[in-house]
Amino acid sequence: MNVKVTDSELSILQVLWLYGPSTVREVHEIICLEREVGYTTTLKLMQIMLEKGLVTRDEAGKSHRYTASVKESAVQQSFIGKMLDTVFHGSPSALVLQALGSHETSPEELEKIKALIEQLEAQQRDQ
Amino acid sequence: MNVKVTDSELSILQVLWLYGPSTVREVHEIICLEREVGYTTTLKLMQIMLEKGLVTRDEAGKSHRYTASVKESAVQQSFIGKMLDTVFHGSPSALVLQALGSHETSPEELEKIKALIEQLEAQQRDQ
DNA sequence: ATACATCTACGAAGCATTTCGTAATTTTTT
DNA sequence: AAAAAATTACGAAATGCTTCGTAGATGTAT
Repeated sequence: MNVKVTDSELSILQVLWLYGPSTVREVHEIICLEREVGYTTTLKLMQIMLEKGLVTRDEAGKSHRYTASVKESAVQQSFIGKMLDTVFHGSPSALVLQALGSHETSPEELEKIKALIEQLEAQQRDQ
Repeated sequence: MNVKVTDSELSILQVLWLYGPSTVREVHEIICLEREVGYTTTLKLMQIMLEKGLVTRDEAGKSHRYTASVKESAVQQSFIGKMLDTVFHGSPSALVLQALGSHETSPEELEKIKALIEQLEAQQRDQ
């Protein structure tokens, strides 16, 4: 249920989510744009992620091609769930208030959120 | 700016935020309600937190009395900021949509959030 | 004052994550 | 086919967090 992902595993998943199935080399190139790191480090991490079931790989062809086996939204939810438990006393609204109150949010984004709230309220009325 | 706090440091801060300035013994009692752990473990953690500046302590009297030196809201913000960077592509609305979409939120809480959004929109108009 | 309990300081072991070097294998180039 | 380049597997060191045992200091009770 709850997907556990370390920081560096997350940065690899980010690449896989964004670019789709990729080789170690490809993932490594992207990660190196932000942070100096050895090739075998990325390789080893991806091998560990394979053991843990966070990714799968296709071994046909010259180099292995890795695919994320967890959805980004599942990881997002898992992170939110943990934050709710550990720093927001289980209150989603407290989390939302902090998120909106302290980080710049564009008018368009505010509209999107308002729309979602209307929708949730409509759902609650229907039940 | 960005407060870094580990999991066990967080559980200690939780106690200090909730109960106010406390001794190691007091913090330890509370933590043990949830999780078996040695007294000196809690002690050591709080000493490390002192070095890091996460807490201060009053050394008068029989046992030291520790006080959180970071505000809960600062830690909350720091956590949200990290999540925004690492799993929500910097989009607060994406975070909010996930939080509201996947966790039960009462009508009252939805109202509070709506009120905040109105307020933010008013602010944006004024500028 | 002596014994007992409590508290602090601190070193070090245990654990998970991250890092990389080396060796073996496979692919590509000459 | 031999040399060079790229890839994989894997062991182990480095790091950071957590845990606890031991020793010494401080306070409390007999």
